[in-house]
Amino acid sequence: MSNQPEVLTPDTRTRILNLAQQLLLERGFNAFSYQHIAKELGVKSAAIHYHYPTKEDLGTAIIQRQRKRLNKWRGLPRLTELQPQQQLEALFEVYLEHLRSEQRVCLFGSLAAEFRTLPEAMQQELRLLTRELTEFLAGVLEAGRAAGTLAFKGQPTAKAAQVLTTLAGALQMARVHDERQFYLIFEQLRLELLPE
Amino acid sequence: MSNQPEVLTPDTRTRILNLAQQLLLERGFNAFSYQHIAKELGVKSAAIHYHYPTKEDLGTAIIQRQRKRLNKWRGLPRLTELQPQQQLEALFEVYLEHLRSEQRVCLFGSLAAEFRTLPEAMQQELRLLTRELTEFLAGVLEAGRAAGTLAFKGQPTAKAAQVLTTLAGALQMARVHDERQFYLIFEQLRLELLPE
DNA sequence: GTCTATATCCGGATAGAC
DNA sequence: GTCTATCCGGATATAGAC
Repeated sequence: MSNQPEVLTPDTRTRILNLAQQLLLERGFNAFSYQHIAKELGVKSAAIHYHYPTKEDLGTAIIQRQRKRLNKWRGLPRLTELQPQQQLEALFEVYLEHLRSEQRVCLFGSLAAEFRTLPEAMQQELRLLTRELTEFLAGVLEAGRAAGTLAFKGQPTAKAAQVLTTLAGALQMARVHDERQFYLIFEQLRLELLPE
Repeated sequence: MSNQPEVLTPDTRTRILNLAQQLLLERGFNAFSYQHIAKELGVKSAAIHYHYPTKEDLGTAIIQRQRKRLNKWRGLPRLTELQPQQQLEALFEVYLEHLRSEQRVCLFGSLAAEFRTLPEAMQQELRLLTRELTEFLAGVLEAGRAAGTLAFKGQPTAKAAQVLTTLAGALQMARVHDERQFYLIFEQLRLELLPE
């Protein structure tokens, strides 16, 4: 789930997508514009429309790319060979990276509030993304509990949904207050899941 | 923390505030307009500007009112006389009402994503609101653990922050998926806090 | 306190030249 | 692929009549 498969100077199309995602996570979908992207990129907004005709196309592409990254990432041998609690740590690391970059919010946390104002295609993609992520985490939790290295009550699916919404909410808290608030919640999560 | 202190036909100023809050929770701050309120209210948008000159005024008033409601509510004898775990249930009830109304999101969950695009005054008020709410819940949790009726590890403040972000996130989940997702998370929370 | 009318600006989007 | 130029709609906000 790294953020730049391209190492240096990606093509315009990709640079647009990168910047759009950054703006989306910083300001929300309704509060960023083609002009913002154009200005930062040093081109005119008509050029953006050439690559992504409508804002719906652009928004949908952002979520789709994230889904692809997730599904590639979760199949990587480097990940699947890890123990469940290490896989969980690897997932945590993704959220910590969100926090460290000035974005401080995940896609779900950015789009959920405005959800009803989003184009249908974006709503669909976001539903798929969260479903896939929950599914993945539920598997990790279940395996971890079976191995005795993770502890929680109830069903893996319920716990996975709870953990993910907590992480999304914690990033939002960091944005409203500061990093400390995130770590407070984050450490509480770990305290409960990784006993010893 | 009831939502209509006025029983019937509140004055225009209040009806504007009610409607604006509803729209804010449904669409987010950047995606609702004076025209939306005006149309639904059967007046012209200039009339809204008479009561709330700028959108910043309007948004700030919404959060301030919610803070007043919270602080009045948490001082009510009807609440303070309850046992801690009943106070917690009363708080849960507020979120369940959010879910039942078609709003399905709390103020924090609605504003956090767009936070950096909000006027300064609104940011301040939202920080105060979440601080006061966390403070209140931390007290309830601490008392409940002392009484042996609530169970959790770690510090009350950390647990309070975690519970609140989880509830906010769970409402967002309900919006993106459906009610079932909320209840899944909600019951997981209760399972962990209210053991027996 | 609400109206009409209007100013101003910015957003998404398209046409056609280069 | 990117530009200039332009259309259109919608948003916040104000002035002044009633």
